Parts: sequence; structure tokens; C-alpha cells
Amino acid sequence: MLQLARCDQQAIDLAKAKRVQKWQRDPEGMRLRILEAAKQEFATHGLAGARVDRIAANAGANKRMLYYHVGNKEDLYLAVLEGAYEKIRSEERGLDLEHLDPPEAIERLIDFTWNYFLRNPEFLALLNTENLAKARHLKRSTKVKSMHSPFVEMIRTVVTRGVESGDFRVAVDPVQLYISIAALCFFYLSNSATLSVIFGRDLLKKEARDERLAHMVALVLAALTGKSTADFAKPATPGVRPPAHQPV
Amino acid sequence: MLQLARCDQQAIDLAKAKRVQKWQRDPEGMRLRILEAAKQEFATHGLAGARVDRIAANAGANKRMLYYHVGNKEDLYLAVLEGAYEKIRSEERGLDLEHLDPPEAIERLIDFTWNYFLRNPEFLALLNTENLAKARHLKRSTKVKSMHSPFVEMIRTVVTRGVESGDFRVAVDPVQLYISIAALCFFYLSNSATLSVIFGRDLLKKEARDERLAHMVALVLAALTGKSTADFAKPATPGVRPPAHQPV
DNA sequence: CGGGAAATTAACCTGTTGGATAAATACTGG
DNA sequence: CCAGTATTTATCCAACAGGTTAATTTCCCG
Repeated sequence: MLQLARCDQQAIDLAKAKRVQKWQRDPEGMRLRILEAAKQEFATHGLAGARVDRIAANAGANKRMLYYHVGNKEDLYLAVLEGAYEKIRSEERGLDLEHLDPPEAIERLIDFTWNYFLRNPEFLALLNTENLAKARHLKRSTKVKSMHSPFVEMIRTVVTRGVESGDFRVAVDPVQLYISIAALCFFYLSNSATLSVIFGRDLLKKEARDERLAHMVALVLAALTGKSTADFAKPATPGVRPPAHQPV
Repeated sequence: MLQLARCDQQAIDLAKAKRVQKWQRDPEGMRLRILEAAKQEFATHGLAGARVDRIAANAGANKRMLYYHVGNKEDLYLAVLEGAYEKIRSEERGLDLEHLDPPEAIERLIDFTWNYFLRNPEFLALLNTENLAKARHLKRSTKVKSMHSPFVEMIRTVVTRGVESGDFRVAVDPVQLYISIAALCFFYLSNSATLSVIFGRDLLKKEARDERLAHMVALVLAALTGKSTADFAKPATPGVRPPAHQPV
């Protein structure tokens, strides 16, 4: 079933052998494929909507393998969630804001958050699913709780530097600012489906995405620096404006 | 089963009658109770996680009644979703921003959005559920698509007035601004469960909520007016700051 | 007051789903 | 090369969940 190509290859190589090998062992690979399939499944259908059989099928595995390598449905879900947090934390650590001008650092931060969410839509869906469950699984995960994001401290440093240098007018609370930046990016992308229907236009197309990023950067920087960017003044599509907008 | 109290009353009143009435007819009431129970169920468990039997039980109804009065599970869900949009649109229309100073109007708008989400947590959950479904149901609902929110036009007017009066420095795109305001409120509340675990503190307690509202108002107004509010400068809990924060 | 429509109940049916059992097959160390 | 263990497959199952059928009860109107 799995890795047929390799099996076929072996079939040729070992044509004289008594019998063709039906499958190969690959515990680590199997585990990875299971977790990847599970991530997609949970992100697409949520926890309750996810189907164990579908995960197995998409992993190219027998259903029994899920229970053998990871555990039951909830174990699987938690493993996926932990993996998702691990991944973003890892990428966050790669972001170096120390050597940048404070305004540039904030822009970089927004840019990273935005693009990470764009590149990893499953992460958004998983967080929503976990919040529907009132973080029931996260609470039990010492693993995730110990994965501190470097962003809040990064922001604290940047804001302090910005105030000292005169770039920023105010020492905003780094936790609030981080939540706000995440919020601006997260909501737009996570709710793009309903928002697109309500507004009657595709909020995920290139131009819309660019416009959104510019707006977010301009909004936050204007608040911090007191100076308004050119982008912040520019309305959506100058001249060509849809007759009626309907939010939320 | 339903309205036992009234049945008991009748049992006393009509003691001489041949037999006690087992139940009363109440189509409208029944429909409302079904939709209310369905709303809670879908908000708590999502579409896939919702249980038709539980909805019936919580509505004090026989399961057959759901199908008789509304339809199957998906019909039920769509009815709930449409009801949710109807409700928020109705309250939105009650908000009069025309006679307020532009900055005051924006503050009022944020305040309303924040408190509406606080008072109606099911609305947040329903939107998330619908977005998980890629707005599949919303797309088929001409009802919702015709329910235009008055907010974008309100914002457009307020922003124009603000720029003319000199209160605002820039003519921000009303659609972007509306999404941003919704985002700041929505994300914080919708993700409060995971965020609370990650940050190790209750983001829904009174002080945290007040602090958040102040931050959002300050952020948006600072960006629009160019003047910073006192609130915006004040860090979270002066002096008493948790050692490590971890965003997202 | 009685007959018929509307509303409600009780019981049932069938496909699905998470999970379990046990047998088969591949690999590894001796 | 063989024995024992790790990995994988095939099959089964009991509980559940959405939905349906048919009988029962209430109410309204002529």
C-alpha cells in the first residue's frame, strides 16, 4: 500500500526472490505522515468533524497505525496542536528585531505575523478549534505552556528603545500590543470567508492582502509614532469603490 | 413534558375533567425554544460537534419537532446563523454616531462592538464555525447577504467629518477601519481561552477587560487623531508585572 | 359538539465512527 | 539463518447519531 514505487522497484530488483515485499517499515516517516494528515484534517473539519479514517487514508496508513504511533483521536489532536505551537515558536525565535530601528522593527513584526498566518492557515483553524474547546487540551499540555514566545520581550525592548530615541511617543504595554497585532492579522484571515461574502468581494486576492498589510502597519505605526504614513491616508480603491459595504 | 407548571395548574382547575391535558400547543414558542437551544448547542460544540438530540432535550421538545418546525441539522444551523446576524444588525442600527464628535463617535463604536461581543459570546463562536465551513452556508443565504450593516457608512461619514474638523489627520478607509475595530475586539474575546493559558492569567476578569478596552480605544484614536491618550501610555499593571509573557 | 387539521410523542432504522482484536509480515540481533 | 520483536494489515463491533414512520393528542371551526 505505502510507497508502491519503491515496492515496484524492489519487485524488479528482486525478481528472483520468492516473494515481493509488500511493505516497508518506516516508523518515523509513518508518524510524520500521520501527524501531517491529522493537522490537515483537524484544521479543515475541527475536532468533532475530523474523521479518524480520513486521517489514516490521507496518511497512506492503516487506521490501526494512528493508535499504535500516537494514540486516540484526542491524543492525535493534542500532538498536532503542540506541533503547531512548536513550529511558530521556532520561527518566531528566528526573527531578529534588535538591530532595527524601532518603527522598522514593529513593521517587521507585523509583516512576519501576517505572512506566517498566510503561510499556515491551519494554525488559525487549530487555534479556533482549541478555543471552541475552551483550551481544554492546551491546559493539560505542559509542553505548550513551557514554550514561551520571545515576542513579548522583543516588543518590550523595542518599545523602550523607541521611547528613548523619540521615535515613539508612548510606552504601550507590550502584551496588549502583541495581542493587537495578532488580532489585526488573525481576524482578517480567519474570518475572510464570511467577510468576503458580507462585503461581496474576495478579501484574499493579492491586492486586498497588500492593502490590508499596509493598513495594519500604518495604523499601528501611526499610533506609536504620532506620524501618519502615506498608506494610512489612502482609501481602499480610489475612484472604484463598491456601492455598499457590510461589516462583520 | 413542556410547561409542566401550567399543566399542573390545569390539573387543579379541571380536576373534574375526564383526563389531564398532557401538553399544550405552542408552535411559535416551541420554534423559539428550539432556535435558542440550537444556538447554544452550535456555539458550544460547532456544527459537527452539535447533537440534534441535545438540542431537542434542551428545548424541552421531542426531536421530531426540530424537523417539523425548522428542518434538518443544517437548516437549523443556518436559521441560527441568520438569527445571529439579524440581531447584531438590529442593534447596530440603534447606534447613533451622527451627533457625536468624531473621536467620541469612534470610541462609541469600539465600545459598542466590544460590549456586543462580550454580551453575545455565541456570536463569536458561530462566526468561527461558519468560517471553518468556508462560509458555505452564508453563501447560500440571500437573507444575510441582504442585511447590510450600517457601520461602514457611519464610519465613512464620521471619518470625513473628522478630517474636515481637523480632529483626524487622515482619511482612513472605512472598511479597513471597521475590520480593524472588529478584529481588536473579536480576537481577544474569541481566543481568550488559549491566550489565558499561554499568558498564565485570566484575560476575562474585570480588570483585564477594562484594560483591553482602554488599550483599543487609545490605539485607534491615537492613530486617527495623532494625539496620544493617557490610557495608551499606561502599561498593563504598573509595578506588578508577570515575569514572562508568551503571545499567541 | 364532533370532525379534521395542526402539533406532538414514541419507537424505530440505518449508516457511520471511534476503537479493539488478532493475525500477518518485515526487520534485527545473535 | 533463525527467533523474537516491532510494525503493519484485515476484520470486526458496539455505540451513537441523524433522520423517518406512524400513532396520539390538542385545538379550532363549522
